[in-house]
Amino acid sequence: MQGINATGMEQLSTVAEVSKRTLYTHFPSKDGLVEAYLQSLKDDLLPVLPSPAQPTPSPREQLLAVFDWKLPETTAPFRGCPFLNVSVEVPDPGHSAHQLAAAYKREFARRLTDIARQAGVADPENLGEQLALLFDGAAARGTALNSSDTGVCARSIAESLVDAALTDVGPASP
Amino acid sequence: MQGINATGMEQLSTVAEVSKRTLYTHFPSKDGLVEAYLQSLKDDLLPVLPSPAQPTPSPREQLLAVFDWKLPETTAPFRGCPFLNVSVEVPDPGHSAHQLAAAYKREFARRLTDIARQAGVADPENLGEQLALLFDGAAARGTALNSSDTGVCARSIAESLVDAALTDVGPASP
DNA sequence: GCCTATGTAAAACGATCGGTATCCTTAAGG
DNA sequence: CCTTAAGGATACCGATCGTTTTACATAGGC
Repeated sequence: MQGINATGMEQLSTVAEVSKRTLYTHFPSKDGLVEAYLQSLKDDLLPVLPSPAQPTPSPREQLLAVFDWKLPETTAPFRGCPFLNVSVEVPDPGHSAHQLAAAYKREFARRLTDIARQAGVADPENLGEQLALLFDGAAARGTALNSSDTGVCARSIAESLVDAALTDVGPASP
Repeated sequence: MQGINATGMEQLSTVAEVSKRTLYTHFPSKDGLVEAYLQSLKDDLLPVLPSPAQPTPSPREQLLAVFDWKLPETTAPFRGCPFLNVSVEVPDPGHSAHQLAAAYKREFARRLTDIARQAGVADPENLGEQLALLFDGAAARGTALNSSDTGVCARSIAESLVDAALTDVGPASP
């Protein structure tokens, strides 16, 4: 990726192997296409809430999993979180793409909060927000430094926060 | 601010009350102007290292001060850290503006590391990197959510990290 | 008074981009 | 075979942007 503003419709139609005309029959405008793209990303990237009928890992693993990034083995520079990037590339808070990014970030924290709450953490909102902030820090710093190593730094902090919150509950909660 | 890409030279010359021609006699290009702007920001925003001949606050205060943001009382939306924004708006890792932002971010962490080292922290590099990551998280998340409240969340995490690192040293170190 | 230098205002240029229209090929259905 | 609908390639349009150039104003040195 190279940023939204630097990506033209011409280029998109080329790599999609679709004419620009067909592109504009499927999407009303570039803004609409960006929104659809972000919506699809949303479903792919949001942390999955624990489902009752699944081999669920421990809450600790669930909360820390967001810091284990599986990178595509490309030569492209590391670009962090697409939603953070959108909120920078589209500064207008009233723009739909910016609002969509904000909604994603809120939902992201909410899911972490839900996992924490189900695990019996005392202040799940606080832990969820803290972990989300750590994630965003790792993503943003990774973008600036062109490195994904920031994830392990964030994870180490997250481990101490999660462990502290979970030991307050007691290792064997009802 | 509204982002680098969205700010034209026309607008700059207008608010600077200077003709576009004079602008181009002082700066070789828009890239050059952006570089100069970032350089000036660098000197203003980097955490100040403790100087021997100053009424120095405690190391704890110094390390946590970066999370106390003094906001101009404008109606403009909160835009986080300009250097993080640049690294997103100029995705090319080879571009001078991108590299300047990366250099700032490294220097930022290095200064925190220096303060931690002078305070006798066991692993100052780790603490400096952790605090820098927290700062970037607060800035990035603040940009996405259009709020500066993320600073207090980051500061609370930072307090626990700093306090843990300083109590390992012992409250009364030699 | 005149020359030069410097700056302003504004036009103009080339490039790029989002978006639309035009022309052509292709393939299915009768 | 003919019609028709859909899509591909591409030219085009208007706008914007970075940059340069042109024309004009102003002020100091001789």
